[in-house]
Amino acid sequence: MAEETERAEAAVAALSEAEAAARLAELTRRLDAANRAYYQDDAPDLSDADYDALKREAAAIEARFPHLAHPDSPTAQVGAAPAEGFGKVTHAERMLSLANAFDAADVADFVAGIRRYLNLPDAAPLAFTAEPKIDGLSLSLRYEDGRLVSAATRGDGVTGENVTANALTIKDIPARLEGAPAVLEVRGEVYMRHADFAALNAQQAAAGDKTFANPRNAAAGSLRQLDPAVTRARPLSFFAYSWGELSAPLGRSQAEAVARLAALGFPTNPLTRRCDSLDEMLAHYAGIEERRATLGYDIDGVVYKVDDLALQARLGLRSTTPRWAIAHKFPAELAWTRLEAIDIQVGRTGALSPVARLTPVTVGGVVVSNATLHNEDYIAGRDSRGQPIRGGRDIRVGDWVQVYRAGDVIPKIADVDLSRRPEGAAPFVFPVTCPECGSDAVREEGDAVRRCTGGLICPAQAVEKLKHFVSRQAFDIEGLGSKQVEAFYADGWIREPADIFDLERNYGTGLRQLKNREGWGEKSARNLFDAIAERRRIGLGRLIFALGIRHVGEVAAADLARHFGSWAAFIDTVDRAAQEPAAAAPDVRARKPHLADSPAWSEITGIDGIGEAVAVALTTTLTQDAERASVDRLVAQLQVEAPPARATAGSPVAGKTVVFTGTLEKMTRAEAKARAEALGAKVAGSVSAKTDLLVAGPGAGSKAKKAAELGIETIDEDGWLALIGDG
DNA sequence: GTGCCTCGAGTTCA
DNA sequence: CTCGAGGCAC
Repeated sequence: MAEETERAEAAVAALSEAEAAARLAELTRRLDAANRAYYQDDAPDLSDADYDALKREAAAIEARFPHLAHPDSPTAQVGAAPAEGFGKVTHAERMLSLANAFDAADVADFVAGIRRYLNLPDAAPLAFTAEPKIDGLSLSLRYEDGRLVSAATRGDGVTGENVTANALTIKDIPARLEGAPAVLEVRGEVYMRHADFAALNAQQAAAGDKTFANPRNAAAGSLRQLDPAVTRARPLSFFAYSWGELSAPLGRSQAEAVARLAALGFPTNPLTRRCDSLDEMLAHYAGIEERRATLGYDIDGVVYKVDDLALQARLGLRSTTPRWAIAHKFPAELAWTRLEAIDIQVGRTGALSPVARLTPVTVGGVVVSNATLHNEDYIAGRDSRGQPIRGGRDIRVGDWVQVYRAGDVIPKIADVDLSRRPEGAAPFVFPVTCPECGSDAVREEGDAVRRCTGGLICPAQAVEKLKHFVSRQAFDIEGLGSKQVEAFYADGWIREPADIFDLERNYGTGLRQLKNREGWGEKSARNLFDAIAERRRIGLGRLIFALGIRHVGEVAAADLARHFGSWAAFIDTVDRAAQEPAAAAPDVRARKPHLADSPAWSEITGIDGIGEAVAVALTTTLTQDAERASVDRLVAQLQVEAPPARATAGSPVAGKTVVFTGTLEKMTRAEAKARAEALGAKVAGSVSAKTDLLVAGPGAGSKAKKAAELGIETIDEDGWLALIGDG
């Protein structure tokens, strides 16, 4: 092999850069074709030796001219030995999920909400597309100059897994496109047809391999194979229904764009229709539901999208879902089973959550044996406002209950059969002490959950807090997951976060060593210590989030970090706020607003998105002696890094406070606000000294006057659109 | 005070 | 994925 590599290198050494580039393009084309033939058509058109020779030559060119190497080059991609895992792909445009509608009334609300947002009268035309919602997994295919360069799963919507080699084995997915925009991201669903699923399972069973519970699992399992040769043997299908980044528009409407995707060679769903009214949408839904069993593949509802793409753009996105689309779900599959027991779990905040232990039963292709029961009111047959649910029927141990999987995932109890209730079944008595530590469990006025008051004395709370601390969005320590945390806690090696950073000092050398624990060796112990050491440098936002303070999740922590910039500034302000009389009042709701004017307190509550509940949680938690000592001990071990500036820093209105007033003619107020915020501006309701810009439409009154008095820049709607480049 | 919308905290199974 | 509740605009 070395000899052949040398020969390839020698040939390349004679090439000019331009020649090398041309030769690499040619090699890439031939390798792609060969991969295609091999993986997809299962009909190799090149011998292995020829294939390897081409690949070596391409690799040699890439080695000599590294900037010519394409990240998705076939030398790096298809045909390579299976990787240990999939690479990550950051989507150029986020992959969204959809809001759900469960009945016609929800769909009607959706349509009405869109008319309201766009300020369209009831009589104005508004068309939607309606298409079956395929029950598979979504995939984003990126084409550059007509060539498939990457295929990625949805992941968390921002980054997904790179499954390019596997996608190339799917017959419905073209490797090359003719006449496509230079950049085209096609989004769609990978799924398995019923007939293919049955055949695959028969084959798996015959080979003694495990069979799949349902087509969706089979499709997901097949796409995530590390060896593309395995995926090639799995009969996967694909429907395109959407797109991400584009260098040129696909059309003016959803229907046109999907037709264009079909013309480019992608399968699109034949049951996609354009509907001009709510009635047509619902009729199409009914029609699809009727044909559901005969389609030959699983669907779980119907997706409606606003047809006009200009309107889609105006409607824009909420945090994780577009405003212009909704999934109308079919009723969930139901199954009856017996409730064996009700267990109580204790969460990180001390919340006592009841869990139903069920006689295992198949629901929607999956065996379910646990289901959430939410809280004590839910068991008693009431919602949080005291209104009856399930006709007010309570749930008792021994009852026959009807189970479904909410969103096809989380098992829940829909109903209870009173006629089959066993004689002598007593109403469930919710514990008033913590089942883990025996402390009182109290339910605060207006709160739906009962909480253990044990704090860190409670082993369940302590462990859950530690799990939160090491979780992915917090410290994310490789090799220290929830299993490990439980084991270390049980042995007393880790009782609080700071102990993690003492682990090597305490258990690296000496009598009790990590490497002598069961399942641990020299190498794995070293890896863990290194992973922990790496996290001594930590972002301020991650640190604040990791502390697990009530009401302070990822977003609030990031907001706090961005505002304060350093741990010292943050903790100092919290300390000062805690000493001010306003915070000292035990009941927030009883506090008088005028007391909240003290500077540190209002600095905290003045942060956008941070209110009183968060401020109270911060001040009370972080000034509690034991908790504070633990936090101080932790922070002393860390190098806390300032958060990066906002991603929107480049936009002309980033960081500016904008106020809209008067009548807006080209957009509704909600649109204007959403657009401005997307560009990093803060939108306020009234003009004050902090306002940077007033956008005044016709009929502007007192706000415009006040802005003039304060000397604040004022522009009209067109001026605004020009400023943000939406002229 | 009401009504979004977003966030936080809880949840299952493969 | 869902519920409950916090935060904020109207």
